[in-house]
Amino acid sequence: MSQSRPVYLKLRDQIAAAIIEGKYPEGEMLPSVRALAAEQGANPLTVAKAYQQFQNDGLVEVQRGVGMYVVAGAAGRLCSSEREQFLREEWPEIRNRMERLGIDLAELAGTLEAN
Amino acid sequence: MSQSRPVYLKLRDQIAAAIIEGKYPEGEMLPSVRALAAEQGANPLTVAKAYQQFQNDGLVEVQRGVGMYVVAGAAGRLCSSEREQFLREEWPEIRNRMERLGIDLAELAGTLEAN
DNA sequence: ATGAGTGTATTATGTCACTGATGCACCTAG
DNA sequence: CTAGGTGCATCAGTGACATAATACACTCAT
Repeated sequence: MSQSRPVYLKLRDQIAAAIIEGKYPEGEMLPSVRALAAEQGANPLTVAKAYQQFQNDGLVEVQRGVGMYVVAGAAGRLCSSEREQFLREEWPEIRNRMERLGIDLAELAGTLEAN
Repeated sequence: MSQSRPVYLKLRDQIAAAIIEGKYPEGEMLPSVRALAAEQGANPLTVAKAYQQFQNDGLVEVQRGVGMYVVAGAAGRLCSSEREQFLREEWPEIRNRMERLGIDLAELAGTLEAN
């Protein structure tokens, strides 16, 4: 009940953000499943499950016995696909909910600057 | 994978939207657990679990042997609480994600009209 | 009183996602 | 070849979720 969202999905989002922001540069090796697991206090298998999402999409390249590397263009492709998914699937629901709750876009505009 | 969100939470959201939109007017009786279960193809106990969220918050009044009634001011209170929750918990994450993906508020403004 | 309609409590069962521990296959450095 | 690092496959445990079958307490129209 405490953690509504699965850990491996949280890790996936976190890694995706890191790739897009260039924290894990293209061509570089990702942290090993054991290393990231120790850092995040999770199980290596849980980290591996998060990594698998990316190798299924061809965003990371696996070299068995060596490590997983970010392929060239991964950040761009990842950003594009997530952007499209957001606009197509998530935003409509958010928009409906805002409409129902009487929240205006202008009301949210100010928060964009308040970083 | 098909049902990422529990059924009783989906029902809860659906009922909350119906109350806010006035589909279930204040003072009126909610559909019985058996009736809504039959309509939604769910188990009566699952519907009861969804209803219980509302009686815990004092938004519906239970008359044993009769039914559950929407209390006066339920729509307003529900709208306020959900609005506050949205602004406090959900919007910051959405904002961060939009920033990372390079999505501008102006880009979304047009979709508000396209109902 | 009776019966049909409410919500609710109890117990049991099956499914599935999540997580974890262990061991294996692979590569590289020495 | 050996040692230590990879990723990965297998098996199992845990808990939430949904469903089910009853049974009960209550109210209201009849």
